[in-house]
Amino acid sequence: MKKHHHACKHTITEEAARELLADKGINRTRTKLDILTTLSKAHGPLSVAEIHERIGSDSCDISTVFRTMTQFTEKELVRELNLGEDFFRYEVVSPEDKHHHHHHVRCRNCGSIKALETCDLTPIEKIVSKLGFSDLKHVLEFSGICAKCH
Amino acid sequence: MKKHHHACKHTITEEAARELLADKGINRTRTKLDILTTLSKAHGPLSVAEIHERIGSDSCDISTVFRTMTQFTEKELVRELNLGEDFFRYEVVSPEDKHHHHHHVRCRNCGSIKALETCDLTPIEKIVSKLGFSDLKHVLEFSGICAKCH
DNA sequence: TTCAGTGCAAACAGTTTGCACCGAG
DNA sequence: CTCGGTGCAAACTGTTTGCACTGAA
Repeated sequence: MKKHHHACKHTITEEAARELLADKGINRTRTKLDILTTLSKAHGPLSVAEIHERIGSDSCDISTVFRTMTQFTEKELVRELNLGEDFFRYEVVSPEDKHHHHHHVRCRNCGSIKALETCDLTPIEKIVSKLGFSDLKHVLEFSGICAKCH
Repeated sequence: MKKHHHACKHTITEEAARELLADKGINRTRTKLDILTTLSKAHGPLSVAEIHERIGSDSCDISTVFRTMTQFTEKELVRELNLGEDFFRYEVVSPEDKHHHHHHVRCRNCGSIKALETCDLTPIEKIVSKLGFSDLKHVLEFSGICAKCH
């Protein structure tokens, strides 16, 4: 039987969160569990400030959130995104997602963020390779005005 | 007869710089002329700190460089770039260049930057449009290891 | 005389770090 | 007892801003 709730489809239970942390050899503290489930419930990538706010800004210090995000990123539990803002956002790297590189569109009006399923830059990357660059990475993020705000 | 010098092909003379500023209704002060010619001589987009250093860090305050870059950007004399670093870079918008949208590759080892002449994201942009977003903009920057560093 | 341009210092935001403490293993 | 996790405060970086001064038009 399918579960119905308001959270996004990638929401994970505390149980699953415990497992993910254990797999990566990260201690399962209240704060880390909260951060991970909060991120998975979110409908888009969150900034450190947003995470801190959502888990209850008095439940832990914001520096702890920063430290946790660094740790999660290193352990590839989350992905750090530069969406052209002056801070980073983070999203969980779900297992299926792991090798599924993707990008985002952000509404310049309401700030809502949607993920894009595709990313075919091979033609451009070929050109870059011809310039002599190897081990290519890229940042590609879109912004626009979403349907609601239009 | 062609001129030969070490500067990049987009280098402009102080004379040309004066004209550019005048066209935009910007006062031609020593500092602004220096910033503009320095940017044009550069072999890639510069950060505020780099500009400040190159015009002689004691020749003006760094806040002046920030203010000038804001003004230049508003007047579309320069373009502000987010190359995934934690600061912006700026490059002159040469007249031919004006409507010529382009991107960059940055070497993660030596920091050298090359411009890419192409930018064909239409297939991806179509997908984004279908998600209901209009008035699209994007950030696309590559990084890799350049031939020299490899 | 007027006002844009500037220097200087303080204020900011996001992020990092040193240090002391504490609690789970 | 040990050590990772944490709070707290200070430090840092890139950037912005308020204020007073000054020099060119």
